[in-house]
Amino acid sequence: MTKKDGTYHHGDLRRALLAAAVEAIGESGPSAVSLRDLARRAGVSHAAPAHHFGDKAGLLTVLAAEGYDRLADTLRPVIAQTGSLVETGVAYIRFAVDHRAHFEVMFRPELYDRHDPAVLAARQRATETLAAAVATRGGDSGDARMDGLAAWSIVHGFATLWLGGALPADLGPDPEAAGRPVLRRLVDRP
Amino acid sequence: MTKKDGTYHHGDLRRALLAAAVEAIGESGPSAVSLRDLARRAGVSHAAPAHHFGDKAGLLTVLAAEGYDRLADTLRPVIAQTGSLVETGVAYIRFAVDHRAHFEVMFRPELYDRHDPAVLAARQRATETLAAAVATRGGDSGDARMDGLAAWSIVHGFATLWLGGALPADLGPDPEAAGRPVLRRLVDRP
DNA sequence: TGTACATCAGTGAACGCGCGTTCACTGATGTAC
DNA sequence: TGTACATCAGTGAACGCGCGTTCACTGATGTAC
Repeated sequence: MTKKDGTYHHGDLRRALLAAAVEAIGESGPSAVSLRDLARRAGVSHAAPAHHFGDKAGLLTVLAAEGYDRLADTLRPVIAQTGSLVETGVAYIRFAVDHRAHFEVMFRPELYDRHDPAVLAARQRATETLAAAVATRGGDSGDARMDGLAAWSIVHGFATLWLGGALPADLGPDPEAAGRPVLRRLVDRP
Repeated sequence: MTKKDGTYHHGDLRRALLAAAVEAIGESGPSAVSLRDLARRAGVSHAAPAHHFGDKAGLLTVLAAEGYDRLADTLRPVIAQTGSLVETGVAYIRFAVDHRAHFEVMFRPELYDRHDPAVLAARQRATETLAAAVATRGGDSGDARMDGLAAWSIVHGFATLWLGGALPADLGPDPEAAGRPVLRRLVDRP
């Protein structure tokens, strides 16, 4: 994460700072990151981050947009290949665990600019992807909108509780395996 | 929230500081609270809070325990009076919205001492209450444990998304009314 | 009822720290000719 | 191929701020006799 020794220009400080942020957020959560710490992690002077992001909110805004984009990218092929709402939900849970830093930032909009165009566009993509997943579900249950909210809620709730360590320990270490039968309670009922 | 003028002893500074914390958390989230700010809000010298709570984690630990206790106290009568899992879930959502500060602290265990005896006891009470709510549900679905996790997930997810402002605006301002039909997707299916 | 003393709650000055922000600067890179 | 210049990325010293923590202190309260 430190820059190549001896060089003056970093090469890709912007990316390095984002990676440092992911690392730092993984250690102590999004509200604990400081630009000075990120500069330290990237091996760069403390004033450098302002160059790229202005302030902390600017950096987290980029992370949020990136997160929504990656979530959409993660879910799309699952829908295409499995056509299963349960498996899409499982992928959502996996995404939250694998990209914890992005996930935590995405759902703490008070930390970034929620009206940033890149964020809006990426969130829109993610929302449409979720809707597409709900649509794959056979059986007309009367109200696709409520179905969508229910699916999103159960999946998001499980992921959040899992990340917070609130769930019983005997569920084991694999969030996919633990989550799948839970999601089936909502989806696979006749 | 300030102490009675002229008096040296506050009267109930401990409670006043907790109330100030709830206020402060409501404004900027749990990780932004500082003991100095709470002292200011309570109209008391900045060194006073340490007297009662030691440090920030100590104060948030008290808030977390209080939160789990109040959650149990909120849900119990609903179960007793309605015997409905949906209504209990709706009460959970209402609790999250009405006691946002407590709720946010409860599910961010990295901010407090999750092994504190009072926290453990209160969380145990809340967990048992949730289990009791699931048990009220008629119809043997095969696995009460998975039913419980599914119910907790959907309710917690809805509450979390609502608090984060992630849900569509046209659901209206009332989380109970918005949440009820969503929860029914899980619970009231034949 | 009064006095002496212990305990407790809150004070306020002092300290060191990490932070964000500013600013004149310098090293590196790219482009025009 | 070489030179001049503009632009950009990152530096490092300086500043003021709010924070947590420490500590000798003082005002208030409760208890023993």
